[in-house]
Amino acid sequence: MLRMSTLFLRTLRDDPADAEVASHRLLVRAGYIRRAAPGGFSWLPLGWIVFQNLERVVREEMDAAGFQEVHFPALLPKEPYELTGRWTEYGDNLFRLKDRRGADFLLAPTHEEMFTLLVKDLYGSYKDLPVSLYQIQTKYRDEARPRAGLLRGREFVMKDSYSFDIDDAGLQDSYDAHRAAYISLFERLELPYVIVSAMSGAMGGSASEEFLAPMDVGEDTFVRCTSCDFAANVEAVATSAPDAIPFDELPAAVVHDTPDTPTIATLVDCVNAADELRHPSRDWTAADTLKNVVVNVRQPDGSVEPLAIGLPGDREVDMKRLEAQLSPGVPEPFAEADFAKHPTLVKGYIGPGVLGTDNSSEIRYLVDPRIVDGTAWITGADTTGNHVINLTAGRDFTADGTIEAAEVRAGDACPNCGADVEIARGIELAHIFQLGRKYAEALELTVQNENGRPVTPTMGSYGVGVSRALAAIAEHSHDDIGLCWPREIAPADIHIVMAGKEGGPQRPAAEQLAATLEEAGLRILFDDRVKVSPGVRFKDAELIGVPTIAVVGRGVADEENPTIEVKDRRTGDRVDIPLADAVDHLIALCQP
RNA sequence: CGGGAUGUAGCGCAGCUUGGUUAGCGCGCCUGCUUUGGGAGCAGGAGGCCGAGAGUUCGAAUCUCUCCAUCCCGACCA
Repeated sequence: MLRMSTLFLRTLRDDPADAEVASHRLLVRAGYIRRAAPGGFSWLPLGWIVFQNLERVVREEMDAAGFQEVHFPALLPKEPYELTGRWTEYGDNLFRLKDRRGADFLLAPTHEEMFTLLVKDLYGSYKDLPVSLYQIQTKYRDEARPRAGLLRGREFVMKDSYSFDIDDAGLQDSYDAHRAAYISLFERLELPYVIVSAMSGAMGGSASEEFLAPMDVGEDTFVRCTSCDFAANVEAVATSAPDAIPFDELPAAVVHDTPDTPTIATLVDCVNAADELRHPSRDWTAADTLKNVVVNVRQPDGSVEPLAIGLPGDREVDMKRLEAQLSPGVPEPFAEADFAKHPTLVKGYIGPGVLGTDNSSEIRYLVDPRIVDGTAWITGADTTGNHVINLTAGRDFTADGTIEAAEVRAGDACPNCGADVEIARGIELAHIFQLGRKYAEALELTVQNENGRPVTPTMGSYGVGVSRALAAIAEHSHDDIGLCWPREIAPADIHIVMAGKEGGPQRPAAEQLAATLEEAGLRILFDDRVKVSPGVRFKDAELIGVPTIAVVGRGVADEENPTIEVKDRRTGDRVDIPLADAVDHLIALCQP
């Protein structure tokens, strides 16, 4: 039994000034966590109970699915991460340190290498597979910008699983098993989620989905169809390309003077204002223009190459989408000095005429998938103050390929069914993907097949942010006055509030109720504090968020028909229950 | 890493423009009395290297510079 008279807890009346999102604000105010370091939090007794409850639920679901738990050091030597390339590829987000002899170590951001080496260490036969292992551990990432409390720390707890299979069919089965386990987990945690297609990012790999909790505080943007069940992270949305248009009827491309038109807006105004440039039947819009953006792409080995991207002028480059496409390369701005090195690029008037590896700029040129053969564009003529009209793809220019870098907008066509898509934000709860053989090959994990030949297993990777999920639950399940935990992870089943004069019948009644319920197996948080006004007890109970609040107060003073008040934290509904029935009533409430 | 804001007691804030006693207020904390169904009242207390460092000055929370941290907005991820 947790007695508030002795519980290590101090609730705060005011919101902490540095907390913006509800979960952070309330977890600090209610005495669950304290900030201890940039991006790091200490867990207080109430918080640690909730955390461990959550961890237990995760563990139960994993074990039920037949996955086995292991545990690794967080402090790891560099060598395995060098073999897979991640010592460098992971970049600044990796915490690196040296031991007293100067040897390089890291604090693990994830443990793919260690799982792979562990299987290599012990298993050698196809008969040993499949196997799925998991860990629940603290991970370290030197985030450029930790924020929103537990939602994005530099130190956080992750449950990650890895599957090892002999072939693609087995991998698919393992993937499906994890997907099912995660659905079961999030249902049990009463967390809303959407499963979206995703990019595998820095981990490498192919088939990939994310579980997002659809909430505005989330950092991920995803797209979903208003008609069918398509949903994807915005990074993974494939633009549906229109059919190619025959060239036969299309007018020839003509270069025109368009003075002082370095931007799309000025260009559109200019071509609509000049009679000889006007569209025969309507006004030109930004969507008729072809915008060419040049960036530098830096690879992990430090090499830098320029890349030109062509996209309809009414769309911006979405940096997240672009980065996902270029990974592990990262885009950097194309600076004035870079323009100086490429005199064929005329800032504000760059056109496909000079772009492409076969043209004068020798810069790789990738275009938006909408720019199919036969589409005609107003675009830069590569000399200051000039644009070309009706420059037609496939006839007048050819790109080196396509790239998904243009922003996705609400109302765009669903790649699946063509209906409008909508855009929403979500918290990334989990990410599952098929890693393939990248790690197994790099670390030389092989097993023998039926013929005694070595074969490389294929792997899957499945992560759940445990500390983040706790914050997401708080984010999903709270109101203006405090938290409302799902019973399974709540710090207690019943919060007993004693309200009445010391010396009255309330204390003995509350003490006995608490003891009886505890004996019956319920978890009790008992506000037995003296010299604390009733208002404070009620406010604290609502802030702390135990799902059921039992008030032992004036009702028990009625000698004829003593009652207690039972309040549902989430709905606010209160009912008076005869004291004699209270135990049975409360026990019944806590049955699943 | 760029842009903006903020660092004063456990928490929330004032003071800074215009430098000048012992740095204030509310909450919380300690002592006593009263109070006990919605963050109680009275009285008395404790608690501060004013984010750090350097400088200007007779004198700095206050002015200057540098750093650090926090939060928000943009580029990474569970």
